[in-house]
Amino acid sequence: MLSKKAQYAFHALTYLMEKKEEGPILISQISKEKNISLKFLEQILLEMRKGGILGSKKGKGGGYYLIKEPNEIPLAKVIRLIDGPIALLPCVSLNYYERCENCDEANCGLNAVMSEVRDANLRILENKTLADIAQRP
Amino acid sequence: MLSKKAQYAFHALTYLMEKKEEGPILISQISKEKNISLKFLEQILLEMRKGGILGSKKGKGGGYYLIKEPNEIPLAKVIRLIDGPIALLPCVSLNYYERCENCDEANCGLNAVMSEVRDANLRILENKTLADIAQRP
DNA sequence: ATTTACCCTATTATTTTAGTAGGTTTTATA
DNA sequence: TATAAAACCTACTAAAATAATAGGGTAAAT
Repeated sequence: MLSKKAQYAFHALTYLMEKKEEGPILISQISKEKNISLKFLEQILLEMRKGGILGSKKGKGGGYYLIKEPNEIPLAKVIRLIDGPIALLPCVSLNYYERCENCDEANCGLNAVMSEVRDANLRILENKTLADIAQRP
Repeated sequence: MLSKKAQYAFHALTYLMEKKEEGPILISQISKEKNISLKFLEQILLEMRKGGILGSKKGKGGGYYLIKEPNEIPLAKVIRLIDGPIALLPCVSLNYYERCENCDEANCGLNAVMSEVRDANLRILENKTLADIAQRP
């Protein structure tokens, strides 16, 4: 399951997409509109800025904004940034790999299936982008 | 990510498959062979028995054993039993569905993508069974 | 009757998640 | 240049989930 944090991240990004012609958007505005605790949201947006998904501007007239086109931000990027691994096991994770103790990965059946699951997930999550989760008409 | 509990469950099941001609297998034997805390494993095996995956026999000569053929137990069944939902969001879960607040699911782009992810996962996890994770030759 | 081995529930410790708090820095603008 | 607005940053706390331990209860074989 995605954490609340990741869900909030997606809500915030959706909002920023909708408002992307309006320049920097206040944290407080997103917080209010999307019903997310302001301080918690603050951390989330900060992480996304540091992760290269958002830009920000300080001071009066400041706020957060997308620094790329929505179709350039794969959902996998957001999930990895906020929640970490997408794979179901550390030993099949591409970005957060950890070796399996007591298991010869090359001959492990579970490893093989879980690799397949990971690939199926990534085929979707690497190709679907923020543009795909924008509100339908 | 799968929990340790689910990983232990798979290890135990793999072991039980290997030994399936030998009648009931002791918890303590699995615990030793697979390096899993005995008491923790006890709970896990009990859950799987209650979940209809394993059978057990008490007293001398007792132990745990598979009550179905390995190819009749989909991995999804084990995961759901031990860890719960496979979906990434409650609002797209088939077995643990929870309605989404502040969101019209029919028109939610995230819901649509996450449904697709769930389907991709289930296509694999409902069709691959314990037989598929048995040790390769 | 006794031993073996699973059954069951409760408790504890650790880690992760979720959320709060409060001061710091930057920037626009009056 | 003072002031207010807004993001920045770090630390802390509370709650929940995970992982593990503990210990007596129950059934079955001999």
